[in-house]
Amino acid sequence: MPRPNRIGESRLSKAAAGRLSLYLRAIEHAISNGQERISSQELGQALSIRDAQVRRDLACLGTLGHPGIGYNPEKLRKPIRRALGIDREWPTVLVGVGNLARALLRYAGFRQQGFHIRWLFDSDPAKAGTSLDGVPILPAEQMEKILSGSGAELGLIAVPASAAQETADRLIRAGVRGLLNFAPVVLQLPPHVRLVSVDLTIQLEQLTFLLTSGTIISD
Amino acid sequence: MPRPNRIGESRLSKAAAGRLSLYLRAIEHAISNGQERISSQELGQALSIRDAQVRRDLACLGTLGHPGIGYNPEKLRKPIRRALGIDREWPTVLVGVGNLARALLRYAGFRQQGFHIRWLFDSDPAKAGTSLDGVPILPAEQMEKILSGSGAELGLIAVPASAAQETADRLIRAGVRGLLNFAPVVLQLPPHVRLVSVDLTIQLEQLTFLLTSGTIISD
DNA sequence: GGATGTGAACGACTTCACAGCG
DNA sequence: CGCTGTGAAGTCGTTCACATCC
Repeated sequence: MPRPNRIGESRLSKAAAGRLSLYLRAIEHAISNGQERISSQELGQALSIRDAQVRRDLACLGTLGHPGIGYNPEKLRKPIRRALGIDREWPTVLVGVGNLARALLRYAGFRQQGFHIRWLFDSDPAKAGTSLDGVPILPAEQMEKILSGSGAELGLIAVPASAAQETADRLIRAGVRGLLNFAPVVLQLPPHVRLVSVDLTIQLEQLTFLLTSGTIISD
Repeated sequence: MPRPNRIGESRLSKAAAGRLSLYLRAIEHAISNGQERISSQELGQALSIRDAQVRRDLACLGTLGHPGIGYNPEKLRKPIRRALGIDREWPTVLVGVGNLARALLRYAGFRQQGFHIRWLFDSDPAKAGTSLDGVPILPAEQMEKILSGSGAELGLIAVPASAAQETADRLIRAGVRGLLNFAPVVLQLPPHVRLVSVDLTIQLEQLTFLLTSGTIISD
């Protein structure tokens, strides 16, 4: 008995979530171009994957496409943003005010997508008291005190490797639930905290690996 | 007929290569602690994966472990570095001298692992002519001319999104074979060029996705 | 015709479980 | 005994292929 139109709605894999971000870009690009429809094939081409993959990913969000037509970019935007959790603001705290922090603060994409960096912390007393791009720099020793009850949810760790674990511990005590870590360290965290790590050395080593090992053929 | 000790040597997956970088850190840490042996279980604990996974990854590099004993960190170091392609120097060029570039240049891990940033380029004429951390900043318009025959192999793209594709094209014309791209753009490249992208917005969206969707249970 | 959504096949990665060595 | 290396099993993600609908 084939239940005809039972909605799929299977769960998104982590890999699929990464692709959603890319679909979103392509879609927003299409919207600003005034495009009223876009096919799985077009989307797939934009990120060098097959159309079937695109359809499967998007099917997880509901029945959004129209057979014979394609997808309406406008109609796609909201469900993708919801699935990624960027349909709301995330009060964000950034620890470690160095060059990376400056780059992150000024990175246009962040504010635009709902990531408001509201607090800056640094352990250097010379920096605490000054401000950067209008955000005051606060002393790291008072992190828990200042942040408790503040509603901070996301923490960006841009401190040296030696201070990363301690910074993470403090942020967590202050109630932060999600960490984006730039320090080249494997952090130990309680199970309720979510972590994404961006380790530049690993990315570069990934590249040299591809050049060394994958040179054989592949595309 | 079970050939008894035929060496495994299967090929490394991309995911495995990422883990090798992490094993390498743990191993170097162990070495500097004077540890003379380390088990797959210890290594696995360090990065929250199972011991069987560690053994399979390491088995790709040859027969390096000793049953009943474990692995000798010193003996592991070289094969891992070789597999990752970091047993030699990679002449590297960095384009786009902003805050991110400054962070990358000063990032201790890079030089230490054989990534020497030898050239800096920027399209801003005010910057060209000056230097940063002892590396002169060169005018982006002359990239091909200056780099041709220079032996540059890796290119780091730290320019705004709007200039990323053009920068990639130029670097490739100048003979660069591997790109690490920080701009939030999907680059179109010829098949012989290898690419790793670090897209900060995507990483943050990955995090909010985990917090939104994965809050259910999981660890 | 043209494009979606999806069962089924396929492939890749992970985990189990155990033989075999020290 | 402890721990590696590895077939076999299991799990997850991708691709194929086609029924279905505009």
